[in-house]
Amino acid sequence: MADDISLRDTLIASGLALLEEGGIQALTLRKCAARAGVSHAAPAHHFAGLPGLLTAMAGQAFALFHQAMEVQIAAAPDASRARLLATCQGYLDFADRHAGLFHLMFISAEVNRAAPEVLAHSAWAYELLREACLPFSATGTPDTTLEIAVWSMVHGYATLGFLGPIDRDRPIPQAPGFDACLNRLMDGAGPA
Amino acid sequence: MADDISLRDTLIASGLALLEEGGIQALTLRKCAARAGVSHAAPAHHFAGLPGLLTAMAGQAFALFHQAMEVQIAAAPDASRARLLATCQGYLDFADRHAGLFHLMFISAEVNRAAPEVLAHSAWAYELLREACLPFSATGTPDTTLEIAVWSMVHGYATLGFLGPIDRDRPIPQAPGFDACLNRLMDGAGPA
DNA sequence: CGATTCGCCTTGACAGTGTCAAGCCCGCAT
DNA sequence: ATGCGGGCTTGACACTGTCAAGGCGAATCG
Repeated sequence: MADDISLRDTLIASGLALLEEGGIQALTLRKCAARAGVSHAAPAHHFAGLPGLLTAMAGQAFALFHQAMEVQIAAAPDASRARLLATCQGYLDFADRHAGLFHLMFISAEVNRAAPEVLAHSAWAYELLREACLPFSATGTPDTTLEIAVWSMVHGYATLGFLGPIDRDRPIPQAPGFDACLNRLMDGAGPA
Repeated sequence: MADDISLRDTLIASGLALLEEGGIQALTLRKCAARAGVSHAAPAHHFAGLPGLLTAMAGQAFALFHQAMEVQIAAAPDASRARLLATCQGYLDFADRHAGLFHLMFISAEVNRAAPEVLAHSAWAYELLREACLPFSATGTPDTTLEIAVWSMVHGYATLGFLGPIDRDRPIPQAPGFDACLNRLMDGAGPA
């Protein structure tokens, strides 16, 4: 790695690279240190153990996450419904393409999701969803029920998706796309 | 443990007990063997390594899962909407009360969810959801889009719920109950 | 009835993990 | 010039899952 960037950042980058390449299984403190070219105990001087490293990595991952969502939103047609769908699609694309990061962000038990570095970026991502939901609120004020409903649905769809359907053959002949599910939720609510 | 039941079943029971008591962190092949009163290598004669044990445990966990859902469904008023809500409520209650088992069933990467023992019980659970959705299908035939939408929402709600909201303070003043989210999804669809 | 085979379990070892305690080395301040 | 302290290495520890070798008893077969 480059020499003028701190070892701390190098370790985070190494961890993210391992995660992308080999999934959550391949991510190890020692491998991470080896990839960064330092000894196995070096990370302890920059992070509070493995949870500390994972938390820092999750912060970076959430940054990439809301960035990916913003790209999708910017490319969407200028309509409320399309923007909401694009927001969700960004969510799903990220989960699909970066399963390791997604696992780290939402599933791994060792990440301290209350740490400021992850809170900042995750709150930003939620804000994107909230904004996309806003046009569908009757009163004009944020409708938390709708937000949670959409968020739960997209998150559940993503999670179950990369698990694969519970029974691949029988009960689900072919899973519907998320847009169909979203339409079902939004039918008769707000503008097009 | 009792002596007349096989060591295989004893190991599964020990694993489930560890999972319930200490979460996924506390579950270890060696602790599992110790709790069953055998040596650390004994499980290898009954399961294909740790994944094999986890898979067998997941089968049992799914059995408890659909059993918990059936209890809720049986206690529900005799109305389509109430039955669907009860089905979801059973799902959520189980996720809340047995976080360790839930993690094992839906999240743990080492479980072979295609194994017949887990497929049987998980397909049964999905069947409960499908039946609860059936009255809301326009054509009378199963509506997979609706099923996946409901399933995604309840699963996402459960997953995000026991992780805690991403930002506990700011964006979500207080999370709405799942019934409100479900109502939003089902509004104007099918019978009461 | 005795010998053998086979299933189940134990013991011991191995590589790999995260974490902690010492020590070393280089740059910086006094 | 001399002390000092941050940043890294080395080494060790307690764990983990997995594999090989051996032992013990019960059932089977000659």
